[in-house]
Amino acid sequence: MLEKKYNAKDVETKWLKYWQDNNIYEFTLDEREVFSIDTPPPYANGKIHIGHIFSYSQTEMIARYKRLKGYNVFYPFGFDDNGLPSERLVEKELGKRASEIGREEFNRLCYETTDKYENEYKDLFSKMGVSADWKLTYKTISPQSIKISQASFIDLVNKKKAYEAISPALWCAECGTSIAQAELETKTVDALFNYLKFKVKETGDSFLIATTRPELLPAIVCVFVNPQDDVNASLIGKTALIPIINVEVPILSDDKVDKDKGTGIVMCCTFGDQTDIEWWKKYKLPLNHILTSDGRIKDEIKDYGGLRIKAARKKILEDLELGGYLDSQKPLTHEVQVHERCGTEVEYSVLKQWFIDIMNYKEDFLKIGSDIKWRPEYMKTRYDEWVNTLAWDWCISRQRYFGVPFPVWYCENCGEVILADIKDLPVNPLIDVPNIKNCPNCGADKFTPEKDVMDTWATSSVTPLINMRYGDANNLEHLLKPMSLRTNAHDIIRTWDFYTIVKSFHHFNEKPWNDVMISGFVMAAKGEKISKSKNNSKNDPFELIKTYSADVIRYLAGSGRLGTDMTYSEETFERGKKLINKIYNASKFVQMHLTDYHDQEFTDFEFFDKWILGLYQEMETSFTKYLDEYEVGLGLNVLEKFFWNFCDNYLEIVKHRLYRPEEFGDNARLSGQKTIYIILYKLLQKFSIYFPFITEEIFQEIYHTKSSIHLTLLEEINYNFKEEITLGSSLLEIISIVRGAKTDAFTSLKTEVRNLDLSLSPKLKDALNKGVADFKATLFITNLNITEIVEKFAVTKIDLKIE
RNA sequence: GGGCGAUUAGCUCAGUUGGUUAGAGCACCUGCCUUACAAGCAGGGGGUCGUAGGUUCGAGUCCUACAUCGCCCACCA
Repeated sequence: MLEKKYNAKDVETKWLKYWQDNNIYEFTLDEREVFSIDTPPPYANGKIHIGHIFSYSQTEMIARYKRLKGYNVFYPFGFDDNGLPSERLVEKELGKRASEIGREEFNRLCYETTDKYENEYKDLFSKMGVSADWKLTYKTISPQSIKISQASFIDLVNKKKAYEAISPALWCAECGTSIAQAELETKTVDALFNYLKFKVKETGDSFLIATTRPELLPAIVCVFVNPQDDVNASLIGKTALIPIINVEVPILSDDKVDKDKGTGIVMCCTFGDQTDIEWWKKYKLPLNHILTSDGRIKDEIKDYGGLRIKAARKKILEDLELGGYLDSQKPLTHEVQVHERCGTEVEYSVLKQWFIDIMNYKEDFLKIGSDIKWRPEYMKTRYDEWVNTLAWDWCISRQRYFGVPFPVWYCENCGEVILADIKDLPVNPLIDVPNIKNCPNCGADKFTPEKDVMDTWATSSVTPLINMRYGDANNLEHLLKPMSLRTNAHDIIRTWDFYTIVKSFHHFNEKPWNDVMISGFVMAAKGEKISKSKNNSKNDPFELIKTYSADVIRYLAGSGRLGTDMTYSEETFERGKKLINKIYNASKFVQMHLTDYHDQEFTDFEFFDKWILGLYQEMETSFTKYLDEYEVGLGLNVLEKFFWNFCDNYLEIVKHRLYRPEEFGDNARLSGQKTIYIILYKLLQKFSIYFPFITEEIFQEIYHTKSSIHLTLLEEINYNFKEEITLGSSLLEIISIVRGAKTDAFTSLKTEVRNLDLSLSPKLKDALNKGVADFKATLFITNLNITEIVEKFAVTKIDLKIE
């Protein structure tokens, strides 16, 4: 029998071990249809908080739902560990830079650190009841993942979808690496608009240019004016004399210049922003790059060489002022692009890097996006918008250490790219050598390795390939191409979702998954993200599990709407706690009345049994509809609502005949037993999606028809009790009125009703006659007098026996 | 500046093809130890559904405009 009080801690530990020992969630190939989930591999970089649990639990619930629906669920868990976030974590923990530690030792430390955090994450997710098959766990830095990432790269090179180029790229001087557009964030900063005086060589006139970046003056290559600009158009074609550095540059015209911004005249440097790059390409301007990789002015620049960007800005402003070139300054608040990992304002560098061609395939990406079912649907708009606004090919080179190495060497003589052989993967070009002796182009026999590593997204975008064991003899391509479902929060649509689509398109010309499910965030307070820097993650997840139990924490995840952020609240936990307690108590009650019951065919239901079965069926229909749309929260909503009605009304009605068959008859009791047997079983199954622990405990105690409730199958009931639902609900209204009268009289609900006079419609009268024994018992009625009316019903007299 | 979402009770949120008195939990008030549960039960107060128009026999739900908040993107000379 179930214990009097539910002990979540012991029960959760017990079943966790049971599931592990019995491989309950193991994925083995059989005749069932596969439902595969491309689970986001969390970045195990120490910032574990309740937000992680939220989104992963929602995914987890889908895995459970699909399992109960009879699918063979492929649900792996992975960890994303390579790349800049891990490196920065290690640098922070050590208080040293990677360059000071040395490549090999630094990588070793990265492995060690990510291992540590991954184990912690795995422990947490296990405790939360995540039903992944942990045997399928992968790491994006494992040899197998490196092999697949490299194979993916080689495939793209061979298909001419990846190329190397010396090209301007976004550059983070803090991290010392180029970065991708997707890694940018915007930040509002206060700056100064400096109005600088320039001279026109031909006429000797002067004009003003407003700039926030005067330190880029030495990088100036020309000046632009809008041809429609009545005031300044006369400058076009002339030559500008640059103050301080005394060089001459042409004054050109371009429509992109905004007449109304600043003075309407722009200096074009290589490079201050993206428009500069556009113009540089469009007008084939000279390259005059003055920044070093660590954010200084190059040594060869007179007067400013060696200075950091901000120091150079200060100095050049002083010099400009001294020389009388600084006309005025205006404060300006504007948005700048910063690197999301460190918050540093981005610069531009010009390096040889590897790119993946995305600019030529925007239409294809949009088309694939349309073939995918996005949930919620409006999240597709974000994807479309992102694709439409792409401005760069995807730069995947990172001048860092802890990442997937490019399987590439270059001929020292002619620069020819030498790719590794697929069969040799994974390779580390710094250690391994190419398997050809001579350069196929020039015959030279000396090669230099590529030192850069790949962008973290270049490797996490191959998670479907990792899952299907791309390139292996025993691969699962036939099952996982495409995968059924991708899940993640809305922040990485533009990165993880987009890049995965890019890879899938380039490799297979196919979508990577059928459906995408986008969850929201847990916010610390209204409109405030949980972040480690703000230290506003209220509670450590491990502590929360100890305080409330995993089932209760999962209730929070089960309460959200897809794609919608929710605010963290203790109240939600309290509510979950109550629900779980109620499930336990109701189950205790049911178990008590089923000790002599063996499940059997039964159709001769009592009126109120038909009523609750009808209501259950209605709930089941909408529950299924929600879950099929991945709306786990809305599903729980209707489930919970039904459950409280089942407890507070139905169980209160049926208990009398369950206790006293001698008064009500054996058939009436059997009808009640069958009803509570069916409904509790089916409720437990549905609740097991959200609360895997307590439902297992109860299932094993009362039903144990399988080795685990999580291996049972959801089967929908199919009765036709529509009329009973309507009539029963009216009778419940009458019950509520009579209960209210008792409450108003300050008396117990057990108080006898000596006389109850009701006026009922013929249909309702008929219904009440069918359930009259239950009705009278529930309200403790001695005499019931019914008259017929045309309207639905009226309670005409309640005569309470009050001592 | 463009796009998307939100705006319903004091608070947190449901309300899926437009349909009778708009729901739940928390909080508040009043009762009740009722053979599952006092971590409970019964009942109650509290809402011009952001504003203004429109479509309709009928609008929280559809349309238009506006406001406020949030997010994504762009602007960054």
